[in-house]
Amino acid sequence: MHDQLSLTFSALADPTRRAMLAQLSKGDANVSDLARPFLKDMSLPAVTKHLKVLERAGLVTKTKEAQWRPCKLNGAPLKDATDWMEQYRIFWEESFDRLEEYLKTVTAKSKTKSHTKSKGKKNGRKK
Amino acid sequence: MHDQLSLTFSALADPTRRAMLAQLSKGDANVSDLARPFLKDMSLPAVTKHLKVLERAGLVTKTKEAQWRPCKLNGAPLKDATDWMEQYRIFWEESFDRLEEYLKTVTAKSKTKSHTKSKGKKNGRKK
DNA sequence: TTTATATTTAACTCATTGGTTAATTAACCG
DNA sequence: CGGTTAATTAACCAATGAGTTAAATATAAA
Repeated sequence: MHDQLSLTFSALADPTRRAMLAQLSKGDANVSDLARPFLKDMSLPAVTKHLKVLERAGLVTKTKEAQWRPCKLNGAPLKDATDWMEQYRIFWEESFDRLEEYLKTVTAKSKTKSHTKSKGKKNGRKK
Repeated sequence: MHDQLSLTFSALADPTRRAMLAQLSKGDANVSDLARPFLKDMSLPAVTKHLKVLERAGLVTKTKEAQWRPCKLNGAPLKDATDWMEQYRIFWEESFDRLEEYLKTVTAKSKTKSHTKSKGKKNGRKK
């Protein structure tokens, strides 16, 4: 998929790429600097490819400096990603379990909609 | 890759799956409820597969209720993902541009290390 | 016991990903 | 110019991802 959020998340879905971002967070670096920690595990072209994924996602910008290609971390896409995640914060916060139970009983009483779960006989809201 | 963070991010790197999470955030739902909005675009087995990706990432838990499979959103993995992103917050916050400029001039003056970029003739920290 | 509903599994296709090695481009340096 | 360093491109390959249709399984209901 081509939407920005998908590009961002899939760029982040690789430990090598996350490590590259971590390195860039400590300062700009050109490609071979950036590659150095990984050259035991993979070739330079592999690093170039990872870098290209990060660029496509807008997480890294590469400029020109003689034969070097200084890279810079760009955090903007991460903001959109965290913004998206924020809407789920309630689902991982401490109080959630109790809150959820509360909401479930409330909706069960007020409406007859019964949100799927109910233990016993009830269908899952068919048609 | 098999680490949890990669599993989480790659599960999120698809708009269909994000939409499913959005739906689940409004309440538990069984598979066909969850599939309904997507059946114009894809088959039911496709949905099952997406769901399995979300389960593998721990974002959804599926239980048994007669022939139905009620699904529930589990936010825990999202917490780890946002925690990871938090460390980059400074890279997308307003003040960053000025701060970065400041840091750059500081390091350029104190040390002779020259963080790669400098416009003119300078190599990118070689060896 | 048959039938209907809900969901999964199997088997297959096609595109993308992540890696490789070898060759190529680009810029500097003596 | 010729050599060296930095980085990319090309051509290839195996594994994975996202989808399909058809068949199988599980439970309820008539």
